[in-house]
Amino acid sequence: MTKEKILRAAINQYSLYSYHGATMRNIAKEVGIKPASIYFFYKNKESLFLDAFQNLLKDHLGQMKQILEDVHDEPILSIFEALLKGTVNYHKKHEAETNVYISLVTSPPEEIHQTLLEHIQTFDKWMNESLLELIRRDKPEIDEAHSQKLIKQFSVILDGIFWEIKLYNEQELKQQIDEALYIMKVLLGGIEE
Amino acid sequence: MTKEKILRAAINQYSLYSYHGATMRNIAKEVGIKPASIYFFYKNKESLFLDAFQNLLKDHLGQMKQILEDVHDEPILSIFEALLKGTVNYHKKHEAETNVYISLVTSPPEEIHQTLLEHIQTFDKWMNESLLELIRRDKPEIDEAHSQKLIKQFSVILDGIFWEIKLYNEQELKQQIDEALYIMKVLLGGIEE
Amino acid sequence: MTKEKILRAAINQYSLYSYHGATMRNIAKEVGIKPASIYFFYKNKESLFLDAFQNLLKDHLGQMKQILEDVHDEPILSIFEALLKGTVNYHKKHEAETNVYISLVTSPPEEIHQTLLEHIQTFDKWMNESLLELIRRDKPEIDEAHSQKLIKQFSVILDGIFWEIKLYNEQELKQQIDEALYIMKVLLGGIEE
Amino acid sequence: MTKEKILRAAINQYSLYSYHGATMRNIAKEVGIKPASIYFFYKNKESLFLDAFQNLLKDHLGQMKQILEDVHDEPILSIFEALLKGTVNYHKKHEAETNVYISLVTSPPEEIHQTLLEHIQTFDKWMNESLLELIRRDKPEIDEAHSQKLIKQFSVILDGIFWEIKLYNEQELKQQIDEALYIMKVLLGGIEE
DNA sequence: CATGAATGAGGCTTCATTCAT
DNA sequence: GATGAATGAAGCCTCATTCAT
Repeated sequence: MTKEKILRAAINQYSLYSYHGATMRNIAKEVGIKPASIYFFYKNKESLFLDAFQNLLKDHLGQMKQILEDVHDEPILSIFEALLKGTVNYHKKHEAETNVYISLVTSPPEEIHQTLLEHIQTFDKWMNESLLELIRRDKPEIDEAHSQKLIKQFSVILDGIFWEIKLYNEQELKQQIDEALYIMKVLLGGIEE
Repeated sequence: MTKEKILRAAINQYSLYSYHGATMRNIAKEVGIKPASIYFFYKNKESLFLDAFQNLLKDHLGQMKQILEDVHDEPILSIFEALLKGTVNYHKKHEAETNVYISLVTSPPEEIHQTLLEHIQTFDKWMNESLLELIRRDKPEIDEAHSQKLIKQFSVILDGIFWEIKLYNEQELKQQIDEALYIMKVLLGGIEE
Repeated sequence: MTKEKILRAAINQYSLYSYHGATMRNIAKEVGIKPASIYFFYKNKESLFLDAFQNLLKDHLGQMKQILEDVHDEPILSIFEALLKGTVNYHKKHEAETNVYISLVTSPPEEIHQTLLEHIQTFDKWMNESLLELIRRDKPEIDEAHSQKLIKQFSVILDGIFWEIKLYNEQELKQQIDEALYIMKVLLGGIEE
Repeated sequence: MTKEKILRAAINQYSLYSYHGATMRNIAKEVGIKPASIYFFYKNKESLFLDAFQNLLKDHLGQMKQILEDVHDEPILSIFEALLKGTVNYHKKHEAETNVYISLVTSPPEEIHQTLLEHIQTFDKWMNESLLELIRRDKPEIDEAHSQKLIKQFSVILDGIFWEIKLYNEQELKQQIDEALYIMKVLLGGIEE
């Protein structure tokens, strides 16, 4: 559908050139229509990008939830692994979206600022609650305070891997993920130092 | 000096609005001059930003080296701590520069791509070599393979903290740094699990 | 009927924003249809407005004739009064049409120029002949030359009142009409100075 | 000066095609510059026309005052004559301005509405006070109530002649002015009916 | 050093219009 | 009768840039 194609092209152009560099002309060209046609679907550039951003954030949250759901019944270490690898997979497959997300976090346009904050909060809360429960289920011997610490540690590592997607090539990244998993194993007490 | 003010304004505008959104007019306004005056110092917009980017990367490398130099003689854990906290300090103090750096990494303009890759390589190589030597000096019992692993693990954590600068407020960030340091302590074998 | 609604909306939009500001979109919105639907009734914007203008002029002439017919048998002063008040009434009730008429007179679009000139001539001729006869019938003692003068004088006054519709509020306008009638009375010799 | 030329061209284009039909392109073409250059002098189309309208109203008031000043010492009938003929002269010489003025009165753009009302009030008040004094000076036997009536009557006639500038050709207009003056003479009691 | 004045190119957007449904 | 979807042309405006002063 044209409207969705426009949305995708908008995200792609934004990821390459940011808001002011993502021109209606180039978006239209990418879709294969004329610039004027965009205005049949979107009131203006701003509303197009607002819609694009909201879609983006919604998709991202959905994907992460999907990943967790898929490994819901496995041991906690597998869950950490799935989250790490799932995150990498998702962002590798959605480079444009990822770049847009990063750009939104670093220099949020005024209009999306609030939505973005809410998204981050929702995401954090969801991940925290999910992991808390999963740790408790898999390792009942770990008390909540300790669980909270573990989750924070995992988030540092997940964020590290996330950022390194942009820094390393595939092979290097794999090694980094291995190290990340190793760290989690250690932190879970599975490895004698 | 006017030329430096222009450079700073360029970085600031770029950090807020990216290349196409950073207009000569707004840069001039921020400096307190007229757009035409910028052309006395720079041939055109592109050369202005090339200069700005190169400055930026040079400064960043210099800062990191400085941090390491300041704690050069301390034990390795203190060095990890200094690098983590130094990184956070630097980026908190240079928000605009950090945003530009992130933007360059995610969507590098064609003209800066090569320079950026070289910078990242230089930076990685320098950090790798430095840490390798410092670990050997402080913990001679750790063999090089293990050291390499440790450095990779630290880089995941450093990158995680780096990205979390953008995600968390000051207090939350402090906790994350504490967890990061805790992890490094564990990895260095200093803590019985 | 839709076609008439379109005509009315066209006149209204034209009265507010003139030809270039009267957009097919706004006309359609005022009617409650989509712009494309207008083209079922009218070939294009120009033909729509040509029709609208012609309707407008025809209506105006018809109204004036009606006014005169209604007081046809009364004395000449009553006829002057009826014309003055009828003109004011008509234009107060048809503000949009009046504004369009004024705009056509001051800056006639090329396509309507001829039609407009003919209308004005027809109107003038009709009024002149009508008044000439009515004066002769009511005041046979006035010779034709004098009648012609009286008619010219009345036309100055009628035009003055017409323009003042746009300048004064209702109360002020009433006073002006009274003065206008007073003048006509004097000119008809009915008042000793 | 370029800025003044722009103002004149703006008035001219507005008089021909109204606000939406007066394009920056055509204004620029009339001045002999490129559209972009207008923006060096005016922030946007709206501010250009605001300035143009304000100039227009100021000039008109100034001209009328000048006319009165020039015949200040003559008898009242000569003053009426000067005002009538001066008004006609001015508007014949400034057709564009006159058309704009008429258009502003009939369909005032929101932004100028207030300014316009103030102008009309100022003009009315000035003319009323001026004529009141001049009548008293020239015809001390006329009491103020009568003077007020006379002024109202004159204003009907002046407005009539003003509107007829747009309706009649030069020769016809001259006759209408003669009739107007005749009426004023009668009203001043100078002619036995 | 600095800027007033100017402009070609291109940005976003609206316009009148078409045409298949 | 009506409209969803599309578009070429044109509208307003900003951009980077130039150049004389």
